Amino acid sequence: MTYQIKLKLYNTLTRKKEDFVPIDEKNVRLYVCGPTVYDFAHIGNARPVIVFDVLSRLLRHVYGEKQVTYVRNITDVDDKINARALRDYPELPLNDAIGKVTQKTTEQFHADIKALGCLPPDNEPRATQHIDGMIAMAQTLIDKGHAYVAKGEHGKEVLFDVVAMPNYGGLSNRKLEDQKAGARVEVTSHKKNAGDFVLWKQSDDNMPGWDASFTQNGETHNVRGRPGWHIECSVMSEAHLGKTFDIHGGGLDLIFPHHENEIAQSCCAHGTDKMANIWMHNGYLQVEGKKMSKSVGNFVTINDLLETTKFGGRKWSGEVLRLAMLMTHYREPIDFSIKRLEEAENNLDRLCRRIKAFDFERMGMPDRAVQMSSVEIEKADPAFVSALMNDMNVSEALSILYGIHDDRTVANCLNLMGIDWRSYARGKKRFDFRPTVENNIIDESIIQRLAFINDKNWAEADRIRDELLEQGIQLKDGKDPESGERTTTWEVKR
RNA sequence: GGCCUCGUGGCGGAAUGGUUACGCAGAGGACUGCAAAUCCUUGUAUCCCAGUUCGAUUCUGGGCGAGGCCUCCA
Repeated sequence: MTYQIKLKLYNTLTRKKEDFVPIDEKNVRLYVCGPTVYDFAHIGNARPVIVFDVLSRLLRHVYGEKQVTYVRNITDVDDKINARALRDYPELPLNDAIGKVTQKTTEQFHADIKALGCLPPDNEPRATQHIDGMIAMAQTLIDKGHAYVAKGEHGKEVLFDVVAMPNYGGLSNRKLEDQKAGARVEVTSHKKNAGDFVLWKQSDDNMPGWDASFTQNGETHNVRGRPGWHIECSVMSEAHLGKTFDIHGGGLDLIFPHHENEIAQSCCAHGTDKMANIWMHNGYLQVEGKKMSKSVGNFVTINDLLETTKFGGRKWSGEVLRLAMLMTHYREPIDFSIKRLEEAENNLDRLCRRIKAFDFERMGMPDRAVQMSSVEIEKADPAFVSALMNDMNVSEALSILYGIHDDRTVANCLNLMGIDWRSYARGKKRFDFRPTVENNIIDESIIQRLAFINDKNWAEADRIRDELLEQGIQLKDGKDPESGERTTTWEVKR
């Protein structure tokens, strides 16, 4: 049976599910807003990374491994980071100082999301590498009459003139008039309109900054400063993907103002009517029904889950966390909980048993596992794939997966979702084995127990089984289909 | 105040203008010396009120409720 499947994606711009038609099938281009690297990433940060990792895998599945360009930036220009850079490394050039400050956090982020099974993007630009481009774009916007230099409280600013863009607010459905009426929009006098936002802002003498100069009406303004929050993504996406690309992704909360302003900057600077054809936004992740925040005290980092026992009194594997995230459709909110992680773990165990991942590892026979993981993803079940093609309906895909018993197909479906079952099977043993329990000891125990069973000495046989169970080893009796003899296997049990 | 989401069984969670998937947990059964695993069977749900319709959980309107954005934020 052939499945004629088109990839459908929900587009925030139109608020509809649309057939995905790439601008260039030979180069499908995806941009996702990445993290600001000033602290450990929390599990909310993990969601878009996982969601768009699945999307990038799906795109590669459809268009080819090399026909997709996935860009996810690192925001390393941030007032908190800058201040620390200046404080801790005053003798270094600014970019180097920032690099020192952000290096550890960036490495941690990479380690975290790798554990979640996320592949590195094709490009991971840093804001500090594109300062010149930001200055140039701000100047272009001034030249085209979409931006102006003004003097604010903290020095000169280059501001985007929202009224000079007719469609401003198109993504978020916000009208400028509404914003004026809005209770919480602060009106500052130097702005032409309350909604005008900063492209570049001057730094005080004691603050870090990059040298820049802007020309407006023949007058030159030297403004040593730093870029505004939104222009980074406009510049970095253009540098790697061009003026118009296929998909721009990020969290729901970025719709306004971040993505709205990106569109304004890019379209006005480039004279285009679209920055990206499809805008995708993942839903929020909550803990205990509330938005995660440090003040509420429900703040959980990826590292907490993987390496500490802060959440649920135990460590969790990255694969379980990934599945726990993917259980819910990407646009729906998730209320993160221990129960959810346990459910994901149960299901992952079941699927791994189906692949016999645990047994292959135990028997020191990784060959078949290696062979299977290298099988390309086109071997995934067509119904499974078609569910994913429908705006990444992972829930439906999973329901199909649970009904599949062929080990290779299960393995390939997991591969397509980026769930590394081999790593999971290994990691589970790594975490759970007491150092005293070696494979040969288990094997000896099993032989002993079988001997007791043959003597119908149930008490001794059960004692051995219970002792192993206490150490996390669960024995399973089976019957050899041909000889009818009892065979005993084991796996790790928590 | 403006703008967005969302409300499905004990829990998680899809789909749909016409017997409400699937998973977890529960119950029963097969297998087993007993377990574990596996397999089979199984109960329970569409927030409320109108409207459109032969028929609404789905579409429309109005409530009620939850969350988010409008300020850095995934």
